[in-house]
Parts: sequence; structure tokens; C-alpha cells
Amino acid sequence: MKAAGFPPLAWYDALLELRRAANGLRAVDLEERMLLAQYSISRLVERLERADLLDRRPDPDDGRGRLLVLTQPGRDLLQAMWPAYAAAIQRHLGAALDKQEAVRMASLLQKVLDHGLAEIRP
Amino acid sequence: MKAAGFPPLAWYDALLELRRAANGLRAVDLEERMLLAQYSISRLVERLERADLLDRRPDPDDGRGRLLVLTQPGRDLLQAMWPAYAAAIQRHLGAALDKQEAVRMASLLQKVLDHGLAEIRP
DNA sequence: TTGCCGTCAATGCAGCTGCATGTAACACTC
DNA sequence: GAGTGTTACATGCAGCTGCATTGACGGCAA
Repeated sequence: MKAAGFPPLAWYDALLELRRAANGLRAVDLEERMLLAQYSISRLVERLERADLLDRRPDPDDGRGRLLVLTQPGRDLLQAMWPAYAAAIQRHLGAALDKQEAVRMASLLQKVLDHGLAEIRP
Repeated sequence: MKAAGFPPLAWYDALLELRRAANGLRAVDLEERMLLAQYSISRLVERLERADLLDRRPDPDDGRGRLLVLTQPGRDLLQAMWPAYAAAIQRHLGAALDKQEAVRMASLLQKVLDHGLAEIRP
């Protein structure tokens, strides 16, 4: 799935969410949007910061929180990544299932997902 | 999916394959049976050996190969693991999909899998 | 025999997950 | 305002993946 030489897909996801939220996100918001565990977000953010793709600054409204904000390199990378990923997704999934099959697959996976979430947050 | 306090599912798989092959397997055979990458097998085996679940001995017929053989603790663990995993699988998948849905899901996943393999081993 | 190539396996590096636990800041109650 | 509980985030530990490279051996052809 991963386009060689490019950062992981999760990085793309995270950067995308940050770009959508013009004023930065708190980690907890990113967690919700990405459906990742708290510690996964924490470490993902750590790597992204190390790669200079985002800034992690204190939240003025909540001393516990951190505001995550895209850096310019983050924006640039986001721009550069999309074409490669679109092609990979098409290659690996698009080519395997036709439209109707993809819809069925999505609906089945959604059922599993709902079930899983129901168990996690009852 | 993981039953708390038990080793990972992959360990169970590996031990099971070893038990099936009465005279031990070479790593390359385990690789084929588990559909894991060469380095994944190598490291999985390393951990299993460290946990004293298998022995890794030189293959008399091929100086490059290693023969993987279950130890007694390996056999015992295998015995102990099954009930817990069966329950977990039922809980997470069995309860989410009815029989017909499960069959559809399996067939769709198989298509994706076939497609992926076709690309990897053309 | 020697030389080359392919095969079997190990390993460094980096990203990711889950579990458990720790720390700091907030919020609510008495 | 102190005590108690909750929330936001970080982190140690261990298992796992993928990529790239290496080392050792086997097989074969010149």
C-alpha cells in the first residue's frame, strides 16, 4: 500500500486533519478524528514533530492540552503526497473490486467496526 | 482480538504449523505456510525460541537452513491457548456478521488477497 | 576448481500497536 | 481551600511490519 520513498499513510491522514482545522487541533481531537488510540496519537505526533511537519505548542485555554499546528514543510509534504497515494489506492483496491463490490465491502467492514466500537464504548 | 494475558495469535499459528509437521520445519517452509515475510518469520522464530517454545537446530541436509522443532513447553502452550482464542474470534467476528455475511466478506477479502499476490508474485 | 549466482536466514533501522503506568492540570465537592 | 476524582498527554516495555543489506552455504557452468 505504501508508495516507496514516501512517509506512511497515517502521516498523510494526520497532516490532512491538521490542515482542515485552520487553528490547530488538540491531540484529543486528532485522536477522535483518526480513530487511533491515545498513545498512538502521542507517538505519531512525536514523530511528525521530529520530522518538522508540525509544531506542538501549549494550549492557552487548557494547561494540559497541546495545540498541534502544521508547519510549512508539513503543508508542502501534504501537497506532494497525494498523487502517489491516490495511485497506490487505485492500484491495490480499486483494481481488485468493482464499484458494487467495493460498496458491499465497505458496508460489511462498517458492521464489524460498529460492533467493535460498541464493545469498546458501551 | 487478543485474549488478555495470552501470547499473540501469530505465536499460536506458528506453533500449530510446527506441530502439524512432525519432524520440524525449515524457516522457509513456515514462511510459506504462514504467508509472512522472510524477516518476519526470522524474528518471530527468534522470540519463540527466547520464550523456549521451540528449538532452532541446524538442518543436516542443508547448511543454510534451520530446523524448527516444538519444545514441550511449546506443545503445552498450544494446548492451553485454543479455548481462549476460539472465544475471542467468536466474540469479535462471529457476533458481528451472520453466516451469509461472513461468507461474502471472506470472498471479497479473497479477491483483494488474490489481487495483491498477483502483483507480488506475477 | 574457481567463480558466480541464487537461496536460506539474520539484522540494522524506522514506523506502528497494545498494555500499563506516570504526571500535570483541571473540576468538582465538601 | 483541601481532598478526590477526571482528563490530557507522555512513556517504558514488548510484539510486529517493511525496506535494505549482509553472510553463509549450495549448485552449476566455464
